[in-house]
Amino acid sequence: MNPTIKDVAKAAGVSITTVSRVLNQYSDVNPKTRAKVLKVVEQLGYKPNSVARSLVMNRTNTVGLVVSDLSRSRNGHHFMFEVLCGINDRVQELGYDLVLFSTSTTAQKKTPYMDFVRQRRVDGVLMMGIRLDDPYTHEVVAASVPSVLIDVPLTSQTCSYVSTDNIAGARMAIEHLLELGHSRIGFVNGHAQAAVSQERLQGYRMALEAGGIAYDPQLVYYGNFEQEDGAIGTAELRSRFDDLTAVFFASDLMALGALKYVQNLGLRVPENLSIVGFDDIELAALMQPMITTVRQKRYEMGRSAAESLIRILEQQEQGRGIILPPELVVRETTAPHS
Amino acid sequence: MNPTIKDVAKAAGVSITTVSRVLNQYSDVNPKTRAKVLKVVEQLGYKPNSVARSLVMNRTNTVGLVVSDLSRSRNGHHFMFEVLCGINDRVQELGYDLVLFSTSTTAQKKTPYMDFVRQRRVDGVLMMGIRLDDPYTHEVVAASVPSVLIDVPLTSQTCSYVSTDNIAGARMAIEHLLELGHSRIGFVNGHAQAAVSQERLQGYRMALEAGGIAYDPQLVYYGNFEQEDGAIGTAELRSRFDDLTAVFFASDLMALGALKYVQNLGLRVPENLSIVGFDDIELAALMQPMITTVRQKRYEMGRSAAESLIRILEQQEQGRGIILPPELVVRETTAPHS
DNA sequence: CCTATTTCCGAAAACGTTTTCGATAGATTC
DNA sequence: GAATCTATCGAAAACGTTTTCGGAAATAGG
Repeated sequence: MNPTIKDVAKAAGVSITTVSRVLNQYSDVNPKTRAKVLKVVEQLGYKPNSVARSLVMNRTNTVGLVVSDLSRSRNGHHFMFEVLCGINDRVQELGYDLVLFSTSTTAQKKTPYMDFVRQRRVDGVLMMGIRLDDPYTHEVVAASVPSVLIDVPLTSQTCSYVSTDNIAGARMAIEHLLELGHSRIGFVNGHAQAAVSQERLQGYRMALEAGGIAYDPQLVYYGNFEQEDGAIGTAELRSRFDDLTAVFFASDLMALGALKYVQNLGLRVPENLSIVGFDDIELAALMQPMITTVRQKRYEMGRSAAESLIRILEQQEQGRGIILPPELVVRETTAPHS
Repeated sequence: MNPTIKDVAKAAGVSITTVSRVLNQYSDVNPKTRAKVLKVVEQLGYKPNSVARSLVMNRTNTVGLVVSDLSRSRNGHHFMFEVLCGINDRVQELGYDLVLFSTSTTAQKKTPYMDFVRQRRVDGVLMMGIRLDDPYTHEVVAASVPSVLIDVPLTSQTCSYVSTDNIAGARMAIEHLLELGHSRIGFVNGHAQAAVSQERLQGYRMALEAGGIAYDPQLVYYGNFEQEDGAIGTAELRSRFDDLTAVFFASDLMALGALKYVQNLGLRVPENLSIVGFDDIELAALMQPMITTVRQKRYEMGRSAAESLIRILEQQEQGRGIILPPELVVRETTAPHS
């Protein structure tokens, strides 16, 4: 059906070797024959079969994006979608294809990572949404296949990661609250199996202590990044401390849940409670009041991840950590402590 | 590096033909040798090279998802992400891989559709976010490669589409408004190059006329599905009709933009203006007041699309239209006409 | 025991490329 | 004019599978 290199060779009166040479920009081919071949290629509408090429070159020009529980997490898309866009754009710019896989903790137990990638024949893999205790996490860095992790700070010779500077992000949030005069500041964190949770906790603590306030573990609640966790966490924290005037949330979704919750209680935000979120998802600016938050450059994260992966697999760089700066976006849910 | 079928054959003391046979469930192989081969496969950790298989079988077990302007449209993810999840899940369940492509109207002009798919060697393609006037639209249905379009009602022997019943959806919205006693009902539609816009307009008109109200083109405004279009459209419609009491929007984002806009004007929703959106994106239930809307089964759309595509390419069905029922979700932005 | 039928298995072609190695012819050098 | 060099090209192997075709061994039938 489709013309092959053989058809082109025959029509141009040369060998397939020569056709291959002109298509791959080799220099040792006579300009005249090059022109002739090119003309035939054009006429026949010849397109190289990428499968055949992959087989002989032993690379597919394809990278895999494996995301854990793509469709499970309701919160997922706010964060993931933009990262995905960044990845997709950069991958495409660099001439690769992107194939999407979703996996789950249970699926990971069944199929070892290497089985997975060897069968799929991807040149490299990007991972997102993975937990520290997921089986793949450590298999990935140990494997020889180039990879980059998103929000899991592990590197190896062939494994990069990209993440936001979560420590700085949390510090910015807390310092903002401190400047406003708050001193009893709660923290509704994500689950402990996310690396970002540990980092944000660290930033929370550092900022507090730098402000001369002792760190109190009772002030932090561990949620799961979802909306309801924000409400539950806030309720819990408020029951522990009746002088709570501000809460920092590890996700905008949780901040939003808390906002709705305290508003239902008849409290006013920010007058009675200051709230700071994390991520700067679109929702944050649509709430009433608009949520003060720490912005992550999600699209950039995707681009950087794709870029680094491809540089690794083209042997232009080694695995490294890429940390993007966050940005404090002050909106309407924070006010001076009265 | 990786063991090949040849290694397995040698280690098992059989020919590669036999190995291939046991791996592909052929019946004519002695149970003893089958067991022996299987054991060796296990020991060596042999995984078939899917590229080699693709080459000889002339199919890749891969489907492409091409989406127009993936990262351009800010509104995109609300709708697309869930469809993507549905597609991804179903594709994976059926044993295929999903490769993601984003394209744009300009990119489509450069590369004809068939060039695109022939080079990528996908077995079939799903298209989403494409416009009626995009070059690919008609190339797709004309092509012999199995495909399914999302929200573009065109079919062929090898091309299905899946869509929501937009006529019914719009009717439900308008009937709801009519029941509440509204009679001057505006419609902020999407752009005319979306098939869904035409259908929703038709539903709007049918419901109105069934209610004994003449259709007035002046009551419809064409936006672009984005938030600001909702505000602009509402302003325009209100300037044309000072007795406007309700507006129907072709997307929740536009409804949301309108909601914010009229609230800023000091109007109350739903007391002064009733609003109905479309899609039921997550945002709709988070607004204050919560937006009444027409729900689309996005995840189901994705699943159905994937399912139909694969059935077509496995020759179990022909191209057909798949229309999913919408659902009216009455919330807080609609009230009786006072 | 001889033939006919099954059952089981292997040799080899094929898929469409890239790449190695060498061949040829003309140009250059001395 | 022989030797060397350079530019240009082709034959063939290789990548790892699937599949066709046929052959040998085992079984069945008479």
